[in-house]
Amino acid sequence: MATVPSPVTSISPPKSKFNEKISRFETLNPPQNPLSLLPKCTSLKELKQIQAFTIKTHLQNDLNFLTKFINFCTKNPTFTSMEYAHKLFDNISRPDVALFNTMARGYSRSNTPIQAIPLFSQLLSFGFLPDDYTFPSVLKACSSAKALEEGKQIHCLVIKLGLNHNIYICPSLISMYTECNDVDSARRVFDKMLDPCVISYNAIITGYAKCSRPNEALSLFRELQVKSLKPTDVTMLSVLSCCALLGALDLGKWMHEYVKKNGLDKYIKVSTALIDMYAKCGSLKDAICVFENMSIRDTPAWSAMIVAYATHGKGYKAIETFEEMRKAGVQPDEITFLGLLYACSHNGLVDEGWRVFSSMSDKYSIIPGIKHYGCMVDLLGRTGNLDEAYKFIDELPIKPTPILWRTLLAACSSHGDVELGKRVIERIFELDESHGGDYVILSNLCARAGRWEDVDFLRKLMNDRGVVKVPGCSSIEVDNVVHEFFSGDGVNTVSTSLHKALDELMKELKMVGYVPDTSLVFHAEMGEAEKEISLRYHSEKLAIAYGLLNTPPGSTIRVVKNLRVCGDCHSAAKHISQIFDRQIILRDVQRFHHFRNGKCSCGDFW
DNA sequence: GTAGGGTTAG
Repeated sequence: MATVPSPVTSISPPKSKFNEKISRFETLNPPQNPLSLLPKCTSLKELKQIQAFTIKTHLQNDLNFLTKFINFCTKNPTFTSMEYAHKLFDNISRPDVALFNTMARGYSRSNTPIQAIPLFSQLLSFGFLPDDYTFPSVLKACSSAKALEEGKQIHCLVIKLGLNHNIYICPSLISMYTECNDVDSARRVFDKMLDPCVISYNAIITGYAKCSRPNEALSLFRELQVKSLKPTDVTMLSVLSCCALLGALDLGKWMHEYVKKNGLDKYIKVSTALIDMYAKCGSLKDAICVFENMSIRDTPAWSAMIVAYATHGKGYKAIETFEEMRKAGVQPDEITFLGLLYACSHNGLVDEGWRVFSSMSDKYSIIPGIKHYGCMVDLLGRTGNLDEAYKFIDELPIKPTPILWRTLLAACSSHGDVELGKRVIERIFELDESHGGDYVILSNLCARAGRWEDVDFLRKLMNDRGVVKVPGCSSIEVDNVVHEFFSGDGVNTVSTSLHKALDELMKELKMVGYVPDTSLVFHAEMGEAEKEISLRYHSEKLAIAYGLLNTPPGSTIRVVKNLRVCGDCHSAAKHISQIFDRQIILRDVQRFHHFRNGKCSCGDFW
């Protein structure tokens, strides 16, 4: 005999747990606020159920409720969207400023920040006055969208409304200008502040750090301390990145002590910035020490360590660290893979590089970006697979940047392939003719091959097109002061004691077998002596000589250069490390060279 | 219900 199903199971449709929660809520607390359900909500379906429920509670026209509801939507991009929030917003007949502010903040944090601008216009057209909640959001939106013009107009309105001293709006203004690459306007806003708080200091210091003006950032950091304002974790992130930019290890160590003393090392980001600082200042040992002392390591922390190993030429350690990261259950991201590919390219690990490259999309669902392609080009180029690299760029699924071709051009130069170099520079010129370095690299390549007619042609082309070379600049930190030297300083001017010392130094180097590589000098018509002088006052040599003269015997000389190290300076540095028994650590724009006992860690492969 | 944010090819 068939059993009769119980009425409960046969009549009610199957209910999800969430549905049950709502029903229970409904029966127990009929007229109460459904907002308390929001924290438990984890899908769009559930969100819609709560929305339906609001109608029963007669909250559908309650602005306060709707604002909180929309705010929740804008904060949970995993299962809801700004589009959804905007639909809800459009159905509200009489919004108020707070609701507009909530929408603007949502957009400013979304991947379509520019949408905050029409919303802002709408707010004005409704006759509302924006307040100190509105401006930070719309300014943040301008920052993310790099919308300088809109940002300036908003700044005007801030002034008109007399809000230009507001403590919430000022940092946003500063940050808007710096994010739009106008740090000088940001500084003007900062200077007009009557009593800038630490957040405003952070905004301007970060701005200077981002546009590579570390000295200005550091001098503001000192000012902040003089005023007895307390630096925060964010302050330290920026000043540590300034130490990294300058390669100023002693200053960086001081900052590390400061961080520890003020308990700021509890922030993972600060520790990650310390790893990066130590690595970029040439002390891999200290970077490892910070990493090993971290109790929690997130993806950026692991990535920073992998990048640190990679830039110091420890490719296998970088790969090993990645394995450890996987074992620790931390997910890699696109930066982790950049570090790994960088490690492979700088160690000539072609097979491993391809393996890493395919695994990123196959195993980890990370789509390679232009920088990953760049690493692959570098890997193929460095290892002499020049034609394969050319084909690789030509067949990319995305439009190559001039930088990609430039990478290959550098490889053509180190492998002495003039013909391919010429084809590559044509591809660069299709995209960009203004980059002085391209002319210089090809010209040097031609000069080494004795192709003087090509050298002349390139120089004329540069002149005709008004292209200028970026001057080489090297710096060295002595007693907490960073000294900068430019290539050619002293060639035509009155020479200083430093230049005289350098003249003597070169004589000594020649005695132990150093031969100036005058084939690297650009101008065919120069005499040998002239070429030698032009080489002698390269910025690297000036900085190293300064270090020799002004630091204790036996101590390490650390120099930072803005371009790639020149071949002649590389050779001179090897000899200097031997004669004077000094370790020289030279950071160029790409990597570290550790010179010791007449040898370099890069194995002359860079 | 407010602002500032580290790691990224060449």
